[in-house]
Amino acid sequence: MRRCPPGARKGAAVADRRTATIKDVAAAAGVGIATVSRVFSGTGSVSAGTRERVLAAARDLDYRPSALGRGLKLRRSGGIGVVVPDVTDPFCAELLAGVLACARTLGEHVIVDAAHGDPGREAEIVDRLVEQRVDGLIALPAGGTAAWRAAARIGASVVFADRVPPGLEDVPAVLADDRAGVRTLTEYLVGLGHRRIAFLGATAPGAPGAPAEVRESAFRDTLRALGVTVEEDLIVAARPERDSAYAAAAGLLQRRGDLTAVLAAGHLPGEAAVMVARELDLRVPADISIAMVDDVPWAELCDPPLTAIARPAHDIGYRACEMLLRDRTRRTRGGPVLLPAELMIRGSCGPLRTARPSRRTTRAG
Amino acid sequence: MRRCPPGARKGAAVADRRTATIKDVAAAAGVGIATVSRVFSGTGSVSAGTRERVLAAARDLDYRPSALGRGLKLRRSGGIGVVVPDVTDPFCAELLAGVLACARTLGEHVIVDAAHGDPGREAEIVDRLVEQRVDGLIALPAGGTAAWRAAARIGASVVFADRVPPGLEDVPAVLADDRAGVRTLTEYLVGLGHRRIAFLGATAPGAPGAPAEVRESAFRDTLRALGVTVEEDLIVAARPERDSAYAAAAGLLQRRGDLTAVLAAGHLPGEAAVMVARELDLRVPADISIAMVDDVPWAELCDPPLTAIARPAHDIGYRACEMLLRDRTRRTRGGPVLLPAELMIRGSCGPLRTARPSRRTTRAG
DNA sequence: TTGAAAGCGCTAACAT
DNA sequence: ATGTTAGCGCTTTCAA
Repeated sequence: MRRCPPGARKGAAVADRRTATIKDVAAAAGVGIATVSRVFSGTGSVSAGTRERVLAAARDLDYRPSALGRGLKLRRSGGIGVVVPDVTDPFCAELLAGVLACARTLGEHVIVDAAHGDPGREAEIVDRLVEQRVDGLIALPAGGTAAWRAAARIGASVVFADRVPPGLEDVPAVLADDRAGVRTLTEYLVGLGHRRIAFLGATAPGAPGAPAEVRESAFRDTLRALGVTVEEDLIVAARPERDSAYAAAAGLLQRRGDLTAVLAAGHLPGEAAVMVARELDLRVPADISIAMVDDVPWAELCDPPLTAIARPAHDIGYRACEMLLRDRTRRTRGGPVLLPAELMIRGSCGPLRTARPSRRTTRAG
Repeated sequence: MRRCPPGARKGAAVADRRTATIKDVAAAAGVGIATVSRVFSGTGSVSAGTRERVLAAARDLDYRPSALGRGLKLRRSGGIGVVVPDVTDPFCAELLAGVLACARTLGEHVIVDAAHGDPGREAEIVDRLVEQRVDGLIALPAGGTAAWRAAARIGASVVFADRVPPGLEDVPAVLADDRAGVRTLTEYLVGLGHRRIAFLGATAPGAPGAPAEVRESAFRDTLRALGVTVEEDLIVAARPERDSAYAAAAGLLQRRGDLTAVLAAGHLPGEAAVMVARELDLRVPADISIAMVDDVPWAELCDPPLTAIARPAHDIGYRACEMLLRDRTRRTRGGPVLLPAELMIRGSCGPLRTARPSRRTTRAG
């Protein structure tokens, strides 16, 4: 797709040079390369006339300054890296959108990759990002810790979002206030009269420090504070996958036909709870109340709409980026930044109905 | 976060050099820099012994080759750019995931940004990407055309995904076979007995070439082919935003209480149709059948689950990336790659019920 | 097999 | 205000 008029003679001074460089522009404008650099980097001062000539020459040659050259000189790429478990997860996607919004205002580009919960892959990604000489890293870390220790050792600055791996509490982070969110939600459920409340966790086994763990302990603590007995049997965990969440939900609801409410610790378990309840012909909220952490778009589409805790994914991403790029000087003082989560009360939770009609324990046909 | 033992004397030969370079490694290993380069780039040949020494030295110094240096020399960054309207859109996110999957296998990183339907912003993004010297561009283009003409002129190779701007049909592209998908869905609806079928479009005004336009014409053509009268009044369009889609759906359903089915041209209008139907107390599918293009996760969560056309977003992304990086030689021969879309029949569409009970035309309280 | 040297495109002193 | 020059970290002939 080269500009090459039909009549162009080949071998002529067609200047088929790959891409115009600063040198070409300088020559064309009859100035030194430093001047061209000044014009494009905004540094120093150039007379209006010269600037015009340079700009004209550049336009003429379709010149685009090379970030590679500049980056090499400046020893930074002008981009940041974002590592998430999965870009198709609504929370991650929203978080990423927040980062993009902030990065844009700061003129940085964003390199993304998904680790899919694999610490090895995560480490690999971080390595590549370091090779790219990103100005910083924003991560929604998987289980591992190695990648981040390595990154820190190399001198890369990282900010954690949504969760921080155990032992890395000194690394800057911006999180949702899950503890408060779950507390509020639990109080709401208990206030509605519920006592046998199930907790459908999303904790990946061996992933301490994850938000899910915080949520579970918040759930337990709140129950205790409210004087409600914590039944271990009602607290189950699933891996962050549809199948696992579904299996956990099905097992739970079938095993404990007496529970009256389910608090899903994420949108995946929430989805599972809704599906399973429907398959068991459980009416929501008449037979069972359902609420979840993470207010994804479909929560409002559900019938009835699902009560959920809205965690500010976009803000988390934005703040993390800001913290990474603007406040790079100051370290984490006073621990991680905690952003408030909001309880969105919709129709999926109702008051406890005493004397509930007997329920079948077999699955609906 | 520098390694600096408590007892380290300052000013000593602590070698606080920013980051180890190839030169440092060469010195430490007692070899020339070319050798180190060979070891890390896999080029040329190095004796096993030397290789070991180099690797050891590198490990010792936490050396990471600089993609900046390499990129400058190679005149390419080893990354590709992805431009989508919105990373939080499920379709875009899935597409992006596909690109990431492919890019990973090819050892490329991915820079992503969202244009939010703004051609100006899109052009800006493309410009930055070109400055980064990306090896190529994958775009789910907004309305504009300028950005891509410019990119082509500069010599950047781009592959369109999901839609191709008018006049740029010669640019490689990989699309979902929307025409076939909508045809199938329309036939399905007509086969169910429906005649007054509404089409809730997602076409942004002035965005010809967009999939939405293809869908609309496919809808019309199929209806005609089936001998069903095309009622212009039943074909409405909305901008790709929740509000707009909702407004369009509400207007449509209230204005035409006699329609029996809605074909939403995207997940946003689909969502809107579901919400509006619920607010109007319309039972699905008894009172109204609803189907949509794009099989997002919530389609199965709906009650009843929504019949939809599953477009292979992940594959589209993967193929686009493959086409960009592997088949860069061959141009678009035979037009864009068309990937099949699949009709997922669920419970939201039912046979036309003659003698439907009268319906209110006012909104539910 | 290995090293020396010449840039890749740019910025930042330093000199005019 | 503008030109000269010396690299930034790497790959790649070209010799040895």
